[in-house]
Amino acid sequence: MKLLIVDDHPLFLSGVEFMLKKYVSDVDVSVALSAEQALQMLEDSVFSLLLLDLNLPNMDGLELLSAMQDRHINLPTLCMSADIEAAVIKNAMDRGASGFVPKTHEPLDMVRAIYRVLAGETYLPPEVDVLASVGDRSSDEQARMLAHSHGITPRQMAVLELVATGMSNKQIANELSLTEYTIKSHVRALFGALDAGSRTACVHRAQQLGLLKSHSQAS
Amino acid sequence: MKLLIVDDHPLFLSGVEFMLKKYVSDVDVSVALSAEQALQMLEDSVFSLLLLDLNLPNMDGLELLSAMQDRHINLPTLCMSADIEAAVIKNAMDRGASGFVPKTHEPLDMVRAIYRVLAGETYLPPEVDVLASVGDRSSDEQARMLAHSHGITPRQMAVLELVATGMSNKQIANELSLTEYTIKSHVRALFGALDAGSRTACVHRAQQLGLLKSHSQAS
DNA sequence: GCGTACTTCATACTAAAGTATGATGTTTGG
DNA sequence: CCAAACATCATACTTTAGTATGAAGTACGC
Repeated sequence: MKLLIVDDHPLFLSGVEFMLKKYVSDVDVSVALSAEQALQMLEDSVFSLLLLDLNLPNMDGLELLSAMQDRHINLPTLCMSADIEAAVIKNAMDRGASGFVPKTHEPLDMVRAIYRVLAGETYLPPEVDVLASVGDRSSDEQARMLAHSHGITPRQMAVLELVATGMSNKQIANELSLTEYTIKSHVRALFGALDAGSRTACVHRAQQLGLLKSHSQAS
Repeated sequence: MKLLIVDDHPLFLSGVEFMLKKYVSDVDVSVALSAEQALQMLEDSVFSLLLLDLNLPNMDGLELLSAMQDRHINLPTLCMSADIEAAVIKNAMDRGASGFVPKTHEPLDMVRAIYRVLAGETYLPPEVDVLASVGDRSSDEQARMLAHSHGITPRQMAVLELVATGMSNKQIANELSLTEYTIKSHVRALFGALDAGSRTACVHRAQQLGLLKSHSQAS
């Protein structure tokens, strides 16, 4: 598991790193001390999880989240902060974060949060009641927004899901009561949106971006 | 997340169910009181995780694991038992289990174990030193054995992995320094082994069977 | 109302994938 | 040592996928 931690506090950074290496197997931990540095690293290589402190010097964590969205860098992101303000947490979730852990919590909570986020779920501390406003959005609208951020329309998403099951254009056309031409049209649009050159590459890319539920994920 | 718990002890069963619903979001818990019943349920519907007590009346947990292998039912399986015998745990792991939690451990350990297993990793209690004998096998030989059980050869597996990334036959041929004819030959063999009619269906099937690491899994 | 985005359908063509079949080395287990 | 499984390459053919382009109807916001 390739992981990037962003925090301007070196002591906390090494603490988290140590804890992770102790409780999680196969971790490859990279660190960034600023949002700018993190953004650079996210563009250069591929990570499977981002641990982000929201209180950073210049550009703060929330801005980094937005910057990632602009650049279509999609990644399960777990935010951290010392203070628990519902507004900030909600803000972070709205900008695409997958979860939040207060820095004050015990280490194992973070491990738990990491695994939940990796599994495609969200994690929020129990004492926060943002749940009501964010929880509803979780599976449906969240997916729609994520897709939208890549320029994928609802109809294209429906086609993509069927493509991912291995169906041919003709089968999909039949399933959706459309013509094969229409399916080709949507598939082609998906190729453009996901920068793919074949349906298999398209599905692979979509899975990487978290657009598709993969088999072992929660449903 | 659709989950099946197998245990002959109703009290323990409901305890686990309650704990799961408390700590894990979106759980759909099914229960089975015997291995026979569990096997039936596994054949009837699709689960994303199996929680298996190893001490069952007639057919015991280990036998169920073997029965699942015979029927090509592949599922992340977390075993539980009251006593921690290294031999039993190793036996279970050899039969395809993904992890083990002692029943005596605190609830949160089980939650942690579940998320690790869902993420494609293994979970073993710290006090067990089966790690040495099982840890090595984890990613390499385990995958090879699983593939073999579906009649897939190592070479075919290598091709499958590249197919899953979206590469064309020609690209794969180039990558492996072979001709396109050879790749077609392997791909065709994979179709037969996985009962698929197209490369996309083939990849989808392989992911279902756990033959391929999906995007969010540990690497 | 009018542009903009979405959906649908269409033609015509090229490239790639998939099917069928078979031949020839190379390992490997009994 | 020899059969059996694996891996490689090959020809010839059919089907599907992918490319390019455009048109027409629907829906929605300003």
